[in-house]
Order: sequence, then structure tokens, then C-alpha cells
Amino acid sequence: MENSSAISKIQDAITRNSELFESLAQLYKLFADASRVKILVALTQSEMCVSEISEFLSITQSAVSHQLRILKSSNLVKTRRDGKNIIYSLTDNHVRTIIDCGMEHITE
Amino acid sequence: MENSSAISKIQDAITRNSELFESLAQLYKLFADASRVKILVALTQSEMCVSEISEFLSITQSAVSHQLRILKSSNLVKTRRDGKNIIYSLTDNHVRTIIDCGMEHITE
DNA sequence: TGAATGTATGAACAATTGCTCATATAAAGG
DNA sequence: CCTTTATATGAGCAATTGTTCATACATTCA
Repeated sequence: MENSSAISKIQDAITRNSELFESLAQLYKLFADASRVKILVALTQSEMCVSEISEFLSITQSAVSHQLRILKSSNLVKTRRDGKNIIYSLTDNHVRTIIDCGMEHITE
Repeated sequence: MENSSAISKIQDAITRNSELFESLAQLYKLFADASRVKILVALTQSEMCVSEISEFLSITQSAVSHQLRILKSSNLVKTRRDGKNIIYSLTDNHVRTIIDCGMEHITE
């Protein structure tokens, strides 16, 4: 197949910014699991500690911790300690925006 | 741990809308792969046939077809035939919006 | 200080995913 | 028709993922 010039420009642009799109996929991967989405949605409403999250997702504390570690190392959430609890909250408003954006597609 | 009433309301809301968040995760899963993201980004610029896409992603025609099938069965893209080619294009503008939304987080 | 509570972590395992290879289908053009 | 070209599809495989289980760590409180 021969390339039209318009399309080969698009292809160039995508090839040049390859790592950017890898990062983008990496970001979406964080939202690509129901447990994580639910955690993130919950945190858009209020900060929460691990056991609170663990309680309403029907998954173990361990599973929640594993997921939170992923979200934290990706800087979507941050933590602070409050006595025996570790309180998780969203790092910024991007999460909210991204979730809203996906929601609009679902509930069309 | 005892639930504050505010948090238990959030938990109720999330539990009630469980399937909604499953769908949301399912949607993001479509964007959670670099090849698919690149395909989708390319299609925001122009409709394309399989071999054009296959050319600039360094993956085989077969792999592209597999990915396109996923995107099509999820209604993110649609097809039409033009002679020997199958031309793929975005179903609507949601894809564009979702990608832009993620981009803003990446390029902050 | 020692027990209790809340959280983190590593290993192991099943499930899912994205690719390749081989092959099928389908339209085009001699 | 029969070959060529474009695309689709199924099986198989390696890599990744999300969970559980067992256990470690850390802070509180008696």
C-alpha cells in the first residue's frame, strides 16, 4: 500500500511521540481495573484509610494494599498517617477529571 | 474499624453502582495498551485502512487486526469497505475527549 | 514492655492479555 | 475462473496482572 502524504505525517507524529503514548497507555492501565476505579472514585468523595476501603470492596486488606501501592507509586494518591491508620487521598484533581470523562462515554 | 456516616454513604453509592464502575474499567482497558492508543490517536487524525496502521506500528497485520476487532466490538471504531481495503474510523468524538483528558495529566 | 491493631510485602497461582504463526475469507483484476 | 491483495480468525505461547496466604512491620495502648 502507498501512503498518502497526509497519513504519513500522522504516522511520523505518532512514531516520534511513541514514548508519550506508552505513558498514556500506562496511565489508563491504572483505571483499567474495577477495584482500582472504585478506590479512586471513593477517594474523589473523601480521604479514607485502608480498612475502610477494604470493607466495601469485597476484597481483602492485602489486595487493597497492593492496589494502593500501585496507585501511590504512580502518584495518583498520597498518604498521611493518623494514629494507627494510613489515610489515602487523591494527589490532585486529574483523577476526578479522567473518571468524569470516561463516565460521559458510558452514560451517553 | 467503625464507619463514619459520610463514608458509609460513599460506600453504599459505590456498591450500588458496582456494574457501572466495571464498565468504566472495561472502557479504560481499551486505552490501556500502547498499540491501541496509537491506533486510536491516529484515527483521531484520519480514517485509515489496516495496512496503513500496520505499517507505522511496528507490528504485524495480524496483530493490528486483532486489536481493531477489540476496538470495533467495543464500538470505539467502525468500518466501511473501499475496494480491497477496510477503512477504520472513530465511531464518535468520545475517544478524542478521553485521550485529550489523559494527555493533560501526562503533560502537566 | 507486650499484646493488639492497622498496614505492607513477598511468594505463588490462576486468569487475562497481546503477540505470532498458519490459515481462512473475500473482493479485485487480469 | 484463478491469482493476487487485503483483512480476519483460531490456536498456542509468553508475559503480565490481580488475588490470596502467610508473615513482617509499625504504632498504639494497657
